[in-house]
Order: sequence, then C-alpha cells, then structure tokens
Amino acid sequence: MKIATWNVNSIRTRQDHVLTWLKSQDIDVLCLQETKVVDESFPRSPFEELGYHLYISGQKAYNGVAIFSRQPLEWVNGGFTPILEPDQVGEFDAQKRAIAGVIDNICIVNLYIPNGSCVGSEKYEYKLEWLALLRDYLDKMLAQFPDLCVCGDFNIAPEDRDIHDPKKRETHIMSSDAEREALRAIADLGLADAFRQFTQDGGHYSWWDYRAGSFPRNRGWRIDHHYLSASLYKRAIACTIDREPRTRPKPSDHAPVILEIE
DNA sequence: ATGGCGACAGGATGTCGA
Repeated sequence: MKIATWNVNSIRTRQDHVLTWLKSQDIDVLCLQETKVVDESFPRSPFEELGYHLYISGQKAYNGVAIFSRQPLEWVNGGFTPILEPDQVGEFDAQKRAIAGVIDNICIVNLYIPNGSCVGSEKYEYKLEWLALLRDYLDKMLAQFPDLCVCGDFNIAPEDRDIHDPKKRETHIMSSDAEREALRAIADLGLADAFRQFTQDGGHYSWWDYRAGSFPRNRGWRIDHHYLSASLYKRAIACTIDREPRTRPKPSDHAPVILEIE
C-alpha cells in the first residue's frame, strides 16, 4: 500500500497537477494539505471519477486538509474532538488542520501543522500550543489504533541535515529548539520518521521557497513527513520524495512524499 | 544583507505562507 502526503497550496489551483500525478502513480491513499477551499466548493468529481473516495475538512482561504482513498475509509474524524474533550480543545479545531481515517486497520492521521510565522511571535506560541495538544491527541489515538501513520506538512525540519543551510537555524521558524523538542515529544510516544529508515544523507527536501531560485539551486527544507508506530515502521519498505511535480509550471512549493508499506 | 513568489478575498492591496 502506498500512502502519499502533499501540501498542494490550493486544490483548485493545483487540480490538474494532482490529477496528472495520480494518473502517473499507484497511490492508494493521498493526504492533502492547504486545500484552501470550503467543502461545498471542493472540486470532488475529477478525483471521484479516477476512483477515489474523498474525505475533506476545509475552510475559506486558509488551511484545509483532505484524504483521497481508493478504498472507503472505515472511520473518519476531522479535528481533535471528540478524541480530546471539547474543554481541552477549545478553539483549536476552528482552523481545519487535521483529519484521520482507518483503512485495513491502519489509522492515517493527516496534519497541516501551523507554520508559526516568526520565532517568538503570537503565531509561534500558537504552533507550540497546537503541538502540545497534538501530542495528547496522538497519545489517545495510539492507544486506540496501534497501527498509526501520522503524515502531512509538519512545518518542522527535525535535524540539521534536513535544511539546505542550517546556519541561524535556532532563530528560524521550522527549526528552533522548542519546535524540534515538541516534535521529539511526539516521536517519544512511539512514532518514528519513515524517511530516515531508508535514507541517511542530507540534500533531500520536500519544500522549496518560490523565491530566489530556491528549487533549481536545491535550497530546500524537509518538512513533510510520515511518522509511524513501531508495528507500521517494521512494515515500511520505502519512503521517497517525488520532485517531478515541483519542476512543472505553476507548481505547489511542496513536493509529494510517498510511503510504501507491505 | 536583503528580497524575492504565490494564493486568496474582493475589487486595491493586505494577509498568510515557510
């Protein structure tokens, strides 16, 4: 089974990119982030005609997540509630950043983790609070679903080898100590980065800034991940970044990442 | 050292992204 994750930066703008890519691949489950559209306006039919079942949680202009699956999902839930109590979640489900579903006893959690803007900003504090809530949510999910795949746009580069230039990384969003520690606390629940099971060297990125020719110079960041519970980690046979869609005209700034499990 | 690009809402330009 192949489970892919892709921040498409608007599904309406990237509809043809995603269709072309799905036709060229053999993807069972595709997790999308930054769909940027309310559910009523999501372009469902072209993907349904390809044979996918769609599960979407969107909002106007910002954020938004979706799961496309060849097989129907057996259990679907958007946001942190009701896994976490409404009192604990508060307003954190207002931004549509999480959707989960189960297929073949594998629970797939699709995340669009907040960007955080600048280290020390209000949005940065929101990101850290969101990550703390995510930890509690995943703790409960792991108890319920031992075969857990947590994937999406994490907006965190876990290590210096995941950044083209780690200088000043401590003061840069996506690589500060507090962000990495929050991600480590999540991994410590029993989740591991699938990509690093297969590839040790640097230079592999999933996001490149639109500006300053970042992509042709390969000045990127690896911020899109699959974190797997122990049982699934053992079943992983490949995890690769497909740079091809990023080379096309008017691309998303992210490339898709594909996990294969047996 | 700095700025650079792109999508969205709405109808110019500000906000957000990473």
